Amino acid sequence: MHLDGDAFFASCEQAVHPELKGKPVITGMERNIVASMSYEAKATGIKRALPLWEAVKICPSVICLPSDYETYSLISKRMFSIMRRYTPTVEEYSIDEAFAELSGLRRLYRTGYPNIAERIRKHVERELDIPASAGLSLTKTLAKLASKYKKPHGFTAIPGYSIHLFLKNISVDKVTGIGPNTTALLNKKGVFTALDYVSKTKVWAKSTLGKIGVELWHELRGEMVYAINPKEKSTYASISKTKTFTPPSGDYAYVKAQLFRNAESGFIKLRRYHLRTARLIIQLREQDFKTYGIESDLSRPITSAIEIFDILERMLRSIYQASVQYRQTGIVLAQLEEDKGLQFELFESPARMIRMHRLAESIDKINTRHGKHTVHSGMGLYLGRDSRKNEMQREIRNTLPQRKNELLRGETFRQRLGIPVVKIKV
DNA sequence: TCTGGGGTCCTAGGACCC
DNA sequence: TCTGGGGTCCTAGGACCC
Repeated sequence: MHLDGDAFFASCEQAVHPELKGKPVITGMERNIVASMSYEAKATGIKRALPLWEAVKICPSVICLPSDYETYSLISKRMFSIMRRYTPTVEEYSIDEAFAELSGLRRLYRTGYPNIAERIRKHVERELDIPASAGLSLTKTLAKLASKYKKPHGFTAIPGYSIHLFLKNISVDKVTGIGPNTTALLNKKGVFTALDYVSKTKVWAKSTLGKIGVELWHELRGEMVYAINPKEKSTYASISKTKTFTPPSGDYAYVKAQLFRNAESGFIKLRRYHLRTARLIIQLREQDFKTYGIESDLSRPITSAIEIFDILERMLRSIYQASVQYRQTGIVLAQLEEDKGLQFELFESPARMIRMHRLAESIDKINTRHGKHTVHSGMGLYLGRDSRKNEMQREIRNTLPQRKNELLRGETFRQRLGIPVVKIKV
């Protein structure tokens, strides 16, 4: 079974604020782009990723809300826990989607699989007051297609004997795992519907789309390849933070400040998951969307941005070009591993390491209690010469009046930090 | 969908080893 | 020093997902 929250973010808002029910609601105000819209808003022609001002032009009475991820994930967790009351084998696929294994439950509930799935779906709707759609079939790929088939409040079952009838009306791009590029390739070869695809031979699927091609070929025919993975996701392979700034800037100090902010946010998340990183990748995006980066491996894994500000600066210098306008900076923390506390190395001062560690701990504590970025490094502040200067300096004054001068002494502080770079690749 | 942010997995080819 | 044969690990980049 696949369960999917309908217009999830907007529906959460309507559940938490019942006065919004029946009204056109969109979320995404903090980014000025429509992230999610209620069915009432969708009916007016508003689409995902539309700039907010256009949405308001289309529908002047639309209610715009900032995304409230904490509430959404709370409701998401409750959705998963309702499903777990029926079966322990529940996979949390994304914030608003989950798979559940129902095999073997007929005897327990004394009814057929479609009835069980409908019961779970309605239970979620009743208890959480959000609309949801469900799909039921022999494989994850088919169940996901099924839940998408009828929305909102939908339920679709695809029994084995009618798979081919269902696939006849499904174009290949609707299948999870087949994106725009693969769709174009398949279309060129005369494959337009999912039925066209499964009618090809397995050998054809393998030679045309490789491993995934064969897997999907089986899945679409009702032969299970992808098992439901009930393990909770608790770690990451990488953590990234990117931010686009408008207007684009060609001011080195400004771009640098943006990058350092990315770094600090990235490391905050890193510590929250008790991880450490041994590889940094920084990225720049030019005005024309050309994007590139540089990568460097660290001599030991780290957990704090203040340890690598000088490395970041060196990396940035090596790819930064004067007279280019940039629109985005980003950082990726990779080669993550579990943080097992302090590791002392030869040639490093243990006392300093302990101080750094405690500093990061204290900052995290303060930020948890008083809000994100209440305390952050002065390296993320812009001290350049254009119109943003005053704005940033005002920020310094307002946030930490007495500490201003100390904050600005980044240079000497930085020189004492830093760890050697093993290699740099361009 | 002219462009926001955060992720994962697969593959081809190079480097290196015995 | 060259050639044959077999294998692993790493990386860059593509493709996809929500």
